[in-house]
Amino acid sequence: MLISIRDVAKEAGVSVSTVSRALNGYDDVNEDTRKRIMDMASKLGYRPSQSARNLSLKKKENVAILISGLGSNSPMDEFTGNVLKGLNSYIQGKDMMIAMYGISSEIQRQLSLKDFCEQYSLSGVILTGLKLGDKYIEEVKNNEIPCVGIDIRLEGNMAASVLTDDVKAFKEITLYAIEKGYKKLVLVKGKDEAEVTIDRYKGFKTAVKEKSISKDNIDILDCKYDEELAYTTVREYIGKYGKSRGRTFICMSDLMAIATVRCIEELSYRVGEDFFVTGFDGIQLLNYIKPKIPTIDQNIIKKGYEGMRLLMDIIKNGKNPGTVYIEHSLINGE
Amino acid sequence: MLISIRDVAKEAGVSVSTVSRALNGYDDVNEDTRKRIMDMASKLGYRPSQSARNLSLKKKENVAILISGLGSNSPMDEFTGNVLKGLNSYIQGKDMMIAMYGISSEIQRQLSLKDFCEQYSLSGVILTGLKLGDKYIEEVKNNEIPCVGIDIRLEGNMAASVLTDDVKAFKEITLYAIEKGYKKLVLVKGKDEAEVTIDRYKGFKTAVKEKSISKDNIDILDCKYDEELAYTTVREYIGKYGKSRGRTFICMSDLMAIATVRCIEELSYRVGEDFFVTGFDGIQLLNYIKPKIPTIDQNIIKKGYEGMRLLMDIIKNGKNPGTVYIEHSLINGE
DNA sequence: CTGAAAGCGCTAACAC
DNA sequence: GTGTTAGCGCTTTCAG
Repeated sequence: MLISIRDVAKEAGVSVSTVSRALNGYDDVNEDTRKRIMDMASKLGYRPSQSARNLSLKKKENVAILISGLGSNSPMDEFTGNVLKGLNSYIQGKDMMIAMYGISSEIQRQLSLKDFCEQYSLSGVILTGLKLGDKYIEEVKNNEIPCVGIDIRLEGNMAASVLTDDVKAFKEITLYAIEKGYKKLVLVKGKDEAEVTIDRYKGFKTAVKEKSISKDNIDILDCKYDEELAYTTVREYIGKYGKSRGRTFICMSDLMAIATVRCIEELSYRVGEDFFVTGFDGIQLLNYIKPKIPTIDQNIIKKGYEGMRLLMDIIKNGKNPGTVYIEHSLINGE
Repeated sequence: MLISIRDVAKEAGVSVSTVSRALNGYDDVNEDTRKRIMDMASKLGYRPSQSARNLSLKKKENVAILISGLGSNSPMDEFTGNVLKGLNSYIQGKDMMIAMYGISSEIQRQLSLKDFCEQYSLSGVILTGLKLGDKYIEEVKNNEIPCVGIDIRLEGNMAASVLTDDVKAFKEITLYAIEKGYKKLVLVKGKDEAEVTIDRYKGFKTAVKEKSISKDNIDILDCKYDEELAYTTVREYIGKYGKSRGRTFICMSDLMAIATVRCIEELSYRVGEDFFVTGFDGIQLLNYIKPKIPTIDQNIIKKGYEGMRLLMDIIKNGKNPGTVYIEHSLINGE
């Protein structure tokens, strides 16, 4: 049988409200009484009912991560997995729970973010995997629901964002590529619908400007973060120009970089000698690719951790930290 | 403002209890009345409060996945990520939530599984990442909490398991290796504490027996599923014997297989010519390793999906399917 | 077929 | 400091 607050009250010889106050750390409770209640509670193995608590408070301390793009049958990407890990490392030992929901664009249309939170008794959410144009991004602006976007910029009174400073990071890797690689560059670009693409492109432009690389020495291949597309596009490019044009491939994602490496090798060139390749993200897979190519590690677990921290900050203290950048790091190649 | 059942009742001109019955699909409600209520509910955008529902029912339909081994700071493994995906694909559009908790061995000692479920209002859990000897495995036996273990065999009235038939699968890959590879075998083994190891070893033995491979033609390297250990061990082995002994490496995990491939190449031998290597798991990474080595795909997303389905079956219908094997598939190499 | 009313476990006024 | 009491939104007897 479930031990209720009433049982504790009876056994401790006090009223339910006293128990409630004692257990919730109010200071208008006699210390002896509190101790007696605490002891009795743990002796009886009392566990407060979250449901009753939520119902009574109407303010729920449950938080959730809403993940967009989980629907497909493809394996879970490392990014989401690591965000989850990060969230989890925050709540570790904190007597909190974190729920997980997949939100398709479909769901976003059917159920407003506010309704979603009400329905599931959520006091705040972490949003990830959202794409520019997704409905919830707009809704966040006018809602008073504590939200934290991971890798997506959110606006609103109660909305914060955890991002990589993509402009800075991409500038860094671009500079690195220019220094270590060849002067004729190829930017292997992601799709413009993604917010990060815009920033990474900005970083790229700043770097080439700083290094005075002229437009003639830059080719841009739009590969939309699609590995296969990157493969075919780069293959065609190298097939056409060989080493006569761009020889430094600066890729907006590690996966596209890996595809690029594959092309190079299949065409019997050598990475590091004939061509230079950089990635971006810092995925695990890169450790298994030879040669090791330079990349930017986004520190995703940290992103998850910080996201959770910010969210709790907003929920509890009502303060909104706005945008927080998580430090990235440049991983050297060989 | 939150729309409650009371609002719907008032607007529809009926009582709360009628609304409740109508919405919950009881058949003692006049069809016209039901329709009116349904319409009004959706017009008002009524969303039942889970908390109130749980409180009233005392039976909570919340389920959670309890993940062991999430604590470390290492990136989330593909396995867990894909299980999550599978779970999610089941609840997609089903108006359910799934909570996620990390459970260290520490937590398992402090808080019994039963208390855990009560505390978080869980009516059932998916358990994954557990190791032989973990406390919750024992507890499941004597509890009446609906549980489903993914890749861990659970016993108990309300406990089911979703597994790969490791005996069969490992027999399959072993036979394949014997046929395509060389007759002298090396088993790159995982740690015995893992349940799967025992089964995989059984499968191995059945296969070698069937093919009448004698003990002298088999070497066993205990590498505990540790990639580094596999690397050093195999390297030493090949360094010592070259091609004079085992030339077919049958690995209990893809990661160990990849380490093996690395050794072979670094010692200037060729996989597929000098040595033959097989893996087990079907991880993504394998797609990026050349040459493509044969492996067993465990279909982890399906495992997650089925796990969730079983759990709901146990919770709702009280029937326990026991152990369910998810079909695996042999992935050919090149 | 429908409504009234009790109660799930908890919190928060408001008394004392 | 502590107790009394009125809900939170919902389900479920029990009457009618």
